Amino acid sequence: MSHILGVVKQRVSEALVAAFGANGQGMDSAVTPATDSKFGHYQCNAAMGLARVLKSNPRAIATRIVEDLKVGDICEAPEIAGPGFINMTLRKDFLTGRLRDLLGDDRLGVPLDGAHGAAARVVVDFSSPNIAKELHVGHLRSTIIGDCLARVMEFRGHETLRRNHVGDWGTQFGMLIAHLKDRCPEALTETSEVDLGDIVAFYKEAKKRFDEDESFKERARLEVVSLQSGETEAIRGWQVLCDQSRRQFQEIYSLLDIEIEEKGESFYNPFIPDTLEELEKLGLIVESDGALCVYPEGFKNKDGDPLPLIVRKRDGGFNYDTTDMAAIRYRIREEKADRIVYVTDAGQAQHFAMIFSAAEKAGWLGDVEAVHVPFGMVLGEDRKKFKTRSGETVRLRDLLDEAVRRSRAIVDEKNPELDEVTRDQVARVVGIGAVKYADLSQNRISDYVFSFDKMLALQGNTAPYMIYAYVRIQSIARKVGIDLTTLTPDDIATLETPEEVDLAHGILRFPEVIEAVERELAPNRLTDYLFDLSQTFSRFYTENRVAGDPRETTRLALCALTARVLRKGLSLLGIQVLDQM
RNA sequence: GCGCCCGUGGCUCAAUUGGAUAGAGCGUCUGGCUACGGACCAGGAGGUUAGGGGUUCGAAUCCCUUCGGGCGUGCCA
Repeated sequence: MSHILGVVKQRVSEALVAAFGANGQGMDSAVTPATDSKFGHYQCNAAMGLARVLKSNPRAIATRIVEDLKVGDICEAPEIAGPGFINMTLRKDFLTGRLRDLLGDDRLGVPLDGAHGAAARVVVDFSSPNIAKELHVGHLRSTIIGDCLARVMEFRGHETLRRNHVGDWGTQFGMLIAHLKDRCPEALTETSEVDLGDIVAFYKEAKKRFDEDESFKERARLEVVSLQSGETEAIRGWQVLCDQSRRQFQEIYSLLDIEIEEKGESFYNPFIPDTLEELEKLGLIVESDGALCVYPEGFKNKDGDPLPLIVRKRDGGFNYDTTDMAAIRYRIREEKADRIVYVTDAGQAQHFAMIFSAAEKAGWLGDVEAVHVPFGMVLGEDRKKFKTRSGETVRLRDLLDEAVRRSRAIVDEKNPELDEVTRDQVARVVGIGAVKYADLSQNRISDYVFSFDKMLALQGNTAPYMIYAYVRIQSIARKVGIDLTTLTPDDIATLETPEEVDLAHGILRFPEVIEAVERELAPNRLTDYLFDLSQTFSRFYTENRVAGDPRETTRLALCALTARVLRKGLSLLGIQVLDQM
């Protein structure tokens, strides 16, 4: 069953054909949610656009559309307003019927997607930290946004490949392996696991020696050669370093409740020769200053000359242009992706535009949709790149711990009667949820100013506000002594109060919002909706007594559905809910 | 220099992609507790959407231009 917006659009489209024949065929129905609730629930803006084409008066056209508009079963009589807006208000009995359907629908009205075919396969490339370094604030947005988009895709029924394109290959491994051989030679023997401790400190030690000691530098260079030629000891050292890093990454991903599968840069190494050979055969490779280049059209460097993707460096080595070309080819050819989504910072927009253009030129892309999902930087409150007071990059671990610590302090103050274990649980869910929500609720593309105080604020458009709405619903259920999951369609009688009607429509908008999030790859569409729904619920809660009221059962059903939408919506953001806080 | 992105109340942000009188939150001011959890609700004040020009029934949104900021601009990712 399609969502309400879809039904209204369909009806308007039919009316356009009925009113204007062939002229109305394929015309945009121009139906949107009402810009203001005083205009009803949905509005059609088609008449104004048509007026130009048909050289007629927009209000007259609106009248003709309304004459052919068959919506009596879902709306009150449409009204024409202003220059030619057609406003529609949903009937209460229609809303009631839809709510009854939802009570028996565990997908809350959200259909499995048919747009990309029954079983579309989507690659979501996100997070992507570097081995032997650390997840820091620069990885926050990619990780959180990528996870959210992946969750939405999964919910819509796509087979989703969550890919961590970690930086696990490159010249920096020379110095790391050389340092490993000195500091921890036992790591290179086949036996037990070793613990290098803080891998980042290890990296810094190696870097220091590399910068200060010429002979070490030379050894590092030789280790790179060994590694690339597959020499056993070097490979072993590399694996040890990767394992250590992986373990530290996993701690953060667990804390964030994020699943992701690592397929790092090294994974694509075996596919590089074929990739280059194919590009060569296609005549796309040009040698320049000893490097092998592909020149997609339309990109210029600062001298106005064509800008290349360098797929093999002068020294024979490979870089991220190479890997990304091999990776996109692999994802299309081997993994049969229908859609590939790259969640990286906006600064890489040109790079991906070039990769996509080159892949198109090579004939790899075909019907596959490759899309870069850019996002802005995380800024400090001084509007400069977010750093610690001492100028260091902020570690994700520290940031998350701080969020949990602060929310713990708030729980201790607000709800000291909760036991220790519960308060820890609340602190974790609210703290992590607040960090995620603050990020996802921003328009992706703009830079965003990081502030603990604002994200953990207990009011406003924040995670705690929504979780609180959910908690209050659970509290009502406890008060009444009912399991909200046991309500059935028969438990909804009629909708009476304005707050009930608003809440009903809010609940029923969920599917159209999910569709928009998926289409626009814009998580903030979902956060805006959930905030709106929470506010609508709070108004309902204030004005409409549930427990003990004659309308208790219907209202409980509204509460149950609100809770389910909140829980599902928040879970798509990667945020958990609580029964008490 | 060139390319891309951005500029919206004091602050942080929306605006369903060209729709109606530009909406929220924070802060501020006023009101509401016989509490289904006040981490709440109702209301007020606060805007020339950086400036200017254009396109059209209609522009924060599209085009041109000026100013301001960020990022990118061949062997880092």
